[in-house]
Amino acid sequence: MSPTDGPSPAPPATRMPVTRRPIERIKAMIAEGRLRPGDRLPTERDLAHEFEVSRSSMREAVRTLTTLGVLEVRHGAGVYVSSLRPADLLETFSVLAEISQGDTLIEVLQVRRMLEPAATALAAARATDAQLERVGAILDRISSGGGGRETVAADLTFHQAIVQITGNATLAAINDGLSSRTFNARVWRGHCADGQAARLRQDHERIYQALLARDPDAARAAATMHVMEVERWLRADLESGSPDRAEAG
Amino acid sequence: MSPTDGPSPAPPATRMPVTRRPIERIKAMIAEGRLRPGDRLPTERDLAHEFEVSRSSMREAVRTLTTLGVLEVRHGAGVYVSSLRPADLLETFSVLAEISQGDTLIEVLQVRRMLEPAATALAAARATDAQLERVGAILDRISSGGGGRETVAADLTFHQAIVQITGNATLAAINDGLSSRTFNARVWRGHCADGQAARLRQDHERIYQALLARDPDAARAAATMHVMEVERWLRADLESGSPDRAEAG
DNA sequence: CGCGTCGATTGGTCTGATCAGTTCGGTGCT
DNA sequence: AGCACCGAACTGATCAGACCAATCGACGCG
Repeated sequence: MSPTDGPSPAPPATRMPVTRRPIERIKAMIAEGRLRPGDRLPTERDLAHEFEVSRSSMREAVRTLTTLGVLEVRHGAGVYVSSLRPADLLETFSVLAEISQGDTLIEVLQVRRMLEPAATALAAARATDAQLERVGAILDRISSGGGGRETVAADLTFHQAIVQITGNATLAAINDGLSSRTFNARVWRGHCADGQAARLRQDHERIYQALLARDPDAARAAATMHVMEVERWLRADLESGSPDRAEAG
Repeated sequence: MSPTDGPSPAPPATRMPVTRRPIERIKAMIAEGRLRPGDRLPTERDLAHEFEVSRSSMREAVRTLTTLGVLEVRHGAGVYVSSLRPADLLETFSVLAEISQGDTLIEVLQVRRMLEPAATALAAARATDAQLERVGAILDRISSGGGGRETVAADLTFHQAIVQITGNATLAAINDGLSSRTFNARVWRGHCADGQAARLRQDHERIYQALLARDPDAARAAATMHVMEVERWLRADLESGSPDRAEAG
């Protein structure tokens, strides 16, 4: 409002776009705890008036914060602060695996090679019987799938379930983002074509056995082997085949 | 509009919001390689006409894709496909460290505990003399800073430079996202208050020595120790102090 | 008391105008 | 000819106001 508005007295800021002001203000209010998860914000019209911008600009600000996973809009009901859980804030992550090609996919796998072994080891140390049972059930679903999209989905679920056991939601969200559906679909198709589906199945079995034994070292090793196997295949695929193709549906 | 508009003509898709169509179409075009990094898109007005939406909706779509790091807008010049490098696509990541509180901060550090040791080990194996020299220079800047915001910035740069040596841009982008300025500022304030700045300095020195020796194992161990030290302090801070406070600029 | 209807609230979309940077070609001076 | 300057055309940024669509709650009927 007044020129003495800010805690930062010097507003030397290069005149920022109008739309950005509401974004920063709202983000700050959340960071400071003045807005808490689930809180309802004023209507877009009121917000626009409060921040002295048009409704269009306010809408763009809200949309930005929605994309970032900070806000949540319900048509006809209002704008709310999201749960602010990592899964919300990291949803945007998936675009990386969604549109990345070539080298970046290799990089993604290298990161997974750092995360999944550590996560699997942690899971081995913490897993409850019920959690292990669930993982086992998913494993069955992979085998019985026969290579279709169900198998791909089950494969994803398998790894997600393991990471979830660690109890670290941030880790789980990051790992989810690094594993996209289309990405895994390519790997499975490649393996099936090469007749190496058995190899993947063996990897999964080893990981599962390590979890059952609650052996972190074995779990780490098994997970490392698995990711490396996928990475090895992807490298071969990128060299030989078309690096830009993506699978539909 | 017309009565034949239809409950669902053929596409089973649950009628998606109008704004979403351009988003998905453009994302698909990029994933398929029909739009490449740096390509210029038609004007917002033309795009709106092409996708049969109003310009407002088209703008919201563009803004969403901009927030995701897929597009880039230059006022007066046009809309362009971003470089699609991981650093672009993962920029949104920082909001996590920016507004997370309490438990999530611990989770973030746990993830860093998985990534930084592996990254530092990799860096030790790959670093060139020039890269090591740069890291050494940054280290000097931390020591000479005296605990001010310059020191904090140098601390961040130190870790970023190391991760950058791995050559994995995706890893670097993720790690950047997990290390926020305000977060590190809190840690430094805490350590200075406790008179333990020397401890951090020692950690950094150890990491640097391991890199110089090109010893991956030592680098991994040193990095692990460092992150654990930070985690230890954070845990104490969260228990004793106010868990929601954030430092300004 | 239960439930459906209808109206007020609120986000979603559209239209068209105007403001603000960018780009590029023309103009005129040297 | 070469170069600096300037302005018109282009393009995104912002605004204003209207109307559509989903939601929620109060009112009234059975």
